[in-house]
Amino acid sequence: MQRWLLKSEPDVFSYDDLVRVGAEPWTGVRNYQARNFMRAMKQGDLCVFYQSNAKPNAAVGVCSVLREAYEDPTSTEPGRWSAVDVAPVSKFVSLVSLERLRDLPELLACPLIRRGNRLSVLPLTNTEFEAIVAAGGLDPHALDSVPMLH
DNA sequence: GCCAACGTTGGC
DNA sequence: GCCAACGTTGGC
Repeated sequence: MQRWLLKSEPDVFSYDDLVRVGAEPWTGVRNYQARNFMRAMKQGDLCVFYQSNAKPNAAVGVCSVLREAYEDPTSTEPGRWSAVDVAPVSKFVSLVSLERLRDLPELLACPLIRRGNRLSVLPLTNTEFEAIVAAGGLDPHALDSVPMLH
């Protein structure tokens, strides 16, 4: 199973919003690389939910891919952009700030912590995913067996 | 609010 | 196909 990271600005849509609504179309991505990653997502894939332009910028929980890529309903250009649906899995016990993410040795190669990284959807290795989830106070392997708790 | 880092667009 | 101008993202 592939792991991913999704960025969102909490002023626009936060993890708590996702918990509130239960499922959400992930629309509006207008970057080809990010779009291609979304098209590669499989139902049940787990994603770290990262909040940018936030106080603090931080990974805050885990969500899963509920519905694989389909035409982005917010796009006026047919066939060009894609959306997926995501659902909350579990909020972190404690958020993992960007500052702490930078301190995780497992993330040294992850584009997330590079200044100027503008990718809003990016793949994570298992090692990266587990390091972030563990730093958030969850057991990464418990997520495997119970993909839809919350 | 500033600005660095990029991706995209469009003129040539 | 190059590249300058422009727009956007996102950390600070």
